[in-house]
Amino acid sequence: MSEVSGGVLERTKNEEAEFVQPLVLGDRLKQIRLSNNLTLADVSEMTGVARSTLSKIENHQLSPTFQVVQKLVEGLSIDIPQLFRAAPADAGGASRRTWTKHGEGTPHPTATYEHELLCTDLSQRKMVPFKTTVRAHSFSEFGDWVRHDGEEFLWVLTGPVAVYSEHYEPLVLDTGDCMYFDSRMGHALVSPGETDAEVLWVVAR
Amino acid sequence: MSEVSGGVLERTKNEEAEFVQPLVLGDRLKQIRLSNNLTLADVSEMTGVARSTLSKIENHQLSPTFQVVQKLVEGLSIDIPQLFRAAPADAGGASRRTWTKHGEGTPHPTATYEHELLCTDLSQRKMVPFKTTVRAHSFSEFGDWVRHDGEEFLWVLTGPVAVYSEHYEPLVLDTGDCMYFDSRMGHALVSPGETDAEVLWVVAR
DNA sequence: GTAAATTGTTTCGTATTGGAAACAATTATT
DNA sequence: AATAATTGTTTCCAATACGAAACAATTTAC
Repeated sequence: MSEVSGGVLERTKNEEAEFVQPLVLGDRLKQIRLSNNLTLADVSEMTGVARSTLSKIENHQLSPTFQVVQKLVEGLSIDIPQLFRAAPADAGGASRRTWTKHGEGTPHPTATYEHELLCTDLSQRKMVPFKTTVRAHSFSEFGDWVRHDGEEFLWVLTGPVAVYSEHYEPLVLDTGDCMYFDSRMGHALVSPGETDAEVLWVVAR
Repeated sequence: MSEVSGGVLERTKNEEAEFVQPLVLGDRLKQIRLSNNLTLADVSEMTGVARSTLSKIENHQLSPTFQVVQKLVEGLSIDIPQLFRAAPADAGGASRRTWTKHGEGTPHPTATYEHELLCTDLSQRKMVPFKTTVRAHSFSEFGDWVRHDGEEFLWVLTGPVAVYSEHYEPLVLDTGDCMYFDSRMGHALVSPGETDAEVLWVVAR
């Protein structure tokens, strides 16, 4: 093995081609079909896959070609994860939801930003969303790069916003623009305009 | 056609087997393989798929069986969406940052939503952001709950939006409100007002 | 520089898929 | 009830996927 550079893939070995879910696909297809009151003929017409083939798939009598899977996904206008994840059952009591009304987040001011933390009353989240008012009006107001693990997505609610980041030229985003970047790369926001800028910010760990 | 109950699937017709992305899969596989410094032999060992087959897939000389796709997904320990996401092109730069200007995302229509995928030219993201126009104007337009792994955050750009979710009462959010919830819990958005609603949506796996 | 090893590609034979059509099993229609 | 339509299943065969092995094209070893 040519040195797997500590990347994404070093985990598995797959001792012996044990299938992930040999059945799920057919079951899922049937489930989707029935829950929409479709016949095999309907699905056949929508997807261009023969009735017979569909039948065999649903009954686990064959492993469809990727082409066929594509036709199904396209023709039924469903997305791939939806087709593969077993979607039955009750989600096992994983019912978690919360919301924050406009302006009612938790204030969290820093030297250069005015954060409003959102949806904080749900713990153990994969993402941390907040709305931020950018007070800084020049890059020199920053001491050093902000840098941490994770990834960030931001959407400009009120622009313009200048994005400074390591290894890159500054970039100016305006209202409705958005950006995604690796948080380990040093970054900072500046409001080049007259007024303070506002961005919606989501950080994933 | 046995009355498609105005459900999820009435959109497409797929006149003639026009492929969705005949290339993407092979390209994506190669990309993943190379970015991890793996040889075809490595991947073959990890997945149990023959070198020759892998070569053909990468060169678009065949459409692999679903079984093979499963072996790839399992053996390389990547997830399905990741495998199907379009190759990252040039990105907004060399490595880990990209942006999307207002309205220039990738359209992805479904029966009830009009998604605009954002920042797609960065692969292997922890989050998938998109802007969505909610077309559905009644809950009955949905065939079944949307349900998948992960968590979601959404911010209402243009309200009102009614959020339906399993185990809960419907909740109406207005412009500037936001919400966070577990994606395994069935969910659906409806635009109760006259016009279509718009939300900014971020999904984390 | 030559040999050996490693890499990706290409044959080629076998096994499997996938569609047309025949079949069986229900459901509608008269 | 008999007939026709509609549904899902099964045959059959052409088309195609898949793997073993041969083949090139590099790279590494000596």
